[in-house]
Amino acid sequence: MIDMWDEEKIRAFRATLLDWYDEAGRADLPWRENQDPYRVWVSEIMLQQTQVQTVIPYFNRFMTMFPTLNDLAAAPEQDLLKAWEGLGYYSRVRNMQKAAIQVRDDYSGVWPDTMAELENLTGIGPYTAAAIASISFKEPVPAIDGNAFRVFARLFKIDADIAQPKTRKVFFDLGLQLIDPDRPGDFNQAIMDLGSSYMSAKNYDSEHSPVKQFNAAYADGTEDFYPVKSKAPKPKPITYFAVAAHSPAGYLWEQRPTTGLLANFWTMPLYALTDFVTDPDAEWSEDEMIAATEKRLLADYGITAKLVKMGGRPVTHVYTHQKWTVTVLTAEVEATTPHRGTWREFDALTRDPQPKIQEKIWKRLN
DNA sequence: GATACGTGGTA
DNA sequence: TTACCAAGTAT
Repeated sequence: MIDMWDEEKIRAFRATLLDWYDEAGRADLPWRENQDPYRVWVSEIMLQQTQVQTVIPYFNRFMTMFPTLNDLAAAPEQDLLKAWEGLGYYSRVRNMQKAAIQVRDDYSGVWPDTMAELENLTGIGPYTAAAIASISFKEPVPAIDGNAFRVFARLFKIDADIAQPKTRKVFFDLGLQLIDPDRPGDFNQAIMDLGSSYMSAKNYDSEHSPVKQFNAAYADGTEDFYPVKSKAPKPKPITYFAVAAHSPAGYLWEQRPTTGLLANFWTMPLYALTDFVTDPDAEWSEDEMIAATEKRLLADYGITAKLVKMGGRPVTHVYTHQKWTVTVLTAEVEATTPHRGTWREFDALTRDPQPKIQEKIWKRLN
């Protein structure tokens, strides 16, 4: 159970927090220039699972490329993916376009102004809905993100596992009581600024925190235990072969499927070991693997190639749930029209949205 | 409710 | 190198 504060303590906490925010909050962040819901929305989506420092240049570029909701709604998907390239979690930007179209068509271009309505837009969950509603429309609803989980967990010594979805309600209900009804947006942003500075996950400095006198975990030296969060499973190892097939017309180049990991991004042909091996206990030599890849390249693309393994270690890349180890195979081939994909010169293909793993493969080739 | 979904930074 | 963190959402 939470040892809830009385009204006097809650008022003192709000005043202390907001005084600090007014004095030391990061007012210089580009999305804090004003409270326009479009700007707030773009920034909040970009900031999901992504650090502020990473987001800043992407945000500025995005607002230049797509200055209004209508620009975003009408943009070609490839332009959106290119603008998002390197940020990760690419469904975020596809969902943004869906939401932009919803606002344009279902709401006549006028943003809904409540958390409940905002949650109905694609890609906007409880956190983002509360952030926009509080910042742009002054609705007193708490934005429960990783910072709020951590800050509240320490202040009140909350033992609930924040990895469990049902735990959100505990923190949301607490936040509803704490949030300043006069300055809900500033309150939420102050909690986030606090959570990324004095009350960060690592190297926190509770001793100098503006709210240290409210911090129950600091009081008894148990901050290390909060928040309680169960461990995520380890990424599953997957072995790939990448085929760098070069012809007089350029590289063999292909767009990934429209769903799943890196949907609609462009890469050279990639084969997972499991594409070849049905028997998990089978032991294949490298030469056999290369021969199998050549066979599949002919069947899938109609390309005849004598593949050569690149020297050096394989290229690796870690996703949230997968760890890829990619062996790069190269070949100089004829420019016969492929069954799938296309030939593309290097300068042209750099204009296509590419995932980080493909960039690593290019570096290995150069 | 567990899992999928990217990338960069830090210890 | 491994592990974990960083302003979550959809299915």
